Amino acid sequence: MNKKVKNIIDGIFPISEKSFQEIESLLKFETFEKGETFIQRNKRNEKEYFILSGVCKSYLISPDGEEITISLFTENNILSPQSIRTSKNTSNLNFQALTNIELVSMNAKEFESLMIENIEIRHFGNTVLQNELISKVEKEIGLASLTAKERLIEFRKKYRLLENLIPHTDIASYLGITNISLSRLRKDLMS
Amino acid sequence: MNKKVKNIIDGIFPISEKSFQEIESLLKFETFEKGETFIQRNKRNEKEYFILSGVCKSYLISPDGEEITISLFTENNILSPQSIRTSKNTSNLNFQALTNIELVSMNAKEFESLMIENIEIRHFGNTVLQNELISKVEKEIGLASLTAKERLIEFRKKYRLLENLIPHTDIASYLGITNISLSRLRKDLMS
DNA sequence: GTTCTCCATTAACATTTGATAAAAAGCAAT
DNA sequence: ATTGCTTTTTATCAAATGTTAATGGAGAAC
Repeated sequence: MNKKVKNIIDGIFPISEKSFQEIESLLKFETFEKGETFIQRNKRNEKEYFILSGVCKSYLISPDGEEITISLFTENNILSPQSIRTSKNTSNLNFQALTNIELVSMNAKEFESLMIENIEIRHFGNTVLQNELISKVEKEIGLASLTAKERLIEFRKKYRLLENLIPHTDIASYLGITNISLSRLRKDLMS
Repeated sequence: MNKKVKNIIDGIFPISEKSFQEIESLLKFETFEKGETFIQRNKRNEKEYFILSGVCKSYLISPDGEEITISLFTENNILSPQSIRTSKNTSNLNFQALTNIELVSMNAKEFESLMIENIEIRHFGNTVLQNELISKVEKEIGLASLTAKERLIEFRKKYRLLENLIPHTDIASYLGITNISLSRLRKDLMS
């Protein structure tokens, strides 16, 4: 299992065997079932997460009670470490499993201690856990300026297999349209 | 001038006199004129910024050559420290002054050194320079799920004075609509 | 198998937004 | 004041999206 984590990490930011062993000691394996909300907005959260398998979403509840899907997270990705912890160590967002998922978690405080002691891990932390996330978030903002059809096309490029794996309602919410509109676009793009 | 910076910092995250003096030694005062693009995408950038006065925007150029306004930044705010630096120390976004602006900049590398030595500054750095930004970005993503009219209403709440201060074209781009549509909404909201 | 429920699709109509073009208003330079 | 430039508004029409309601299909529970 940790070998897989090592591969994920190396894919984003190569790290020495020695530094990885220090991180490895903090890792904890977790699983959640489809539909389970495993991080709740305004609740304490002191962990960082890697996704080993499955799909999950982050979401908010709008003023009129609707779920708004903010981001989608798939296998081999880091789950918004900073965005899930505000200055009060609480989460900004809810996170829900859209399929059964396997995660690896890591205590954030302990990781910070490692960052102080080890310059390579510090660099890793700054690079991976912050910048990768932010560029993801910014790309998603950039999407907002496209038309719904263009956004669906981009979604398909980015998340090839997801369209048949998770509820269309979530995809529609992620794209910022109704599921009826999504259905129309899907039909339109078939021809 | 640095007194103002101290006040801005204290407003977000109170910091001791001693720690502030360490930061203070890194501060540099800068001004840019209306219309000036002072940070360019894919160009090296090793600074963090505070805005002392004025308004600026971050933007991208879309595939068809259009400017897309991603974020607006006003007086007394921190200018996306992490988002302006990727892992390669280059900027993800362009930043342009919408009015004449006064900034205080700080070398990021030097600031990181301070963070290593001083636990209070480290805490400040983690809290302010990362989380505040990310919650801003997330709020802006949340906006995407509203209708254009609702987004304009939210914009007015958040940036009370801005509507008469910066080009409507930028506001429209920020809201994800055309300036013609913005004009219609403005008329609509008057009655 | 039957029923139930949830989800996706389709249809019809209303509303919103975009595109284009033209007019009006603001603003700077002279 | 006048000219020229840019921004904002207005109008008209086309396209995209939302709303509501009805239909069809897949899977779960019985």
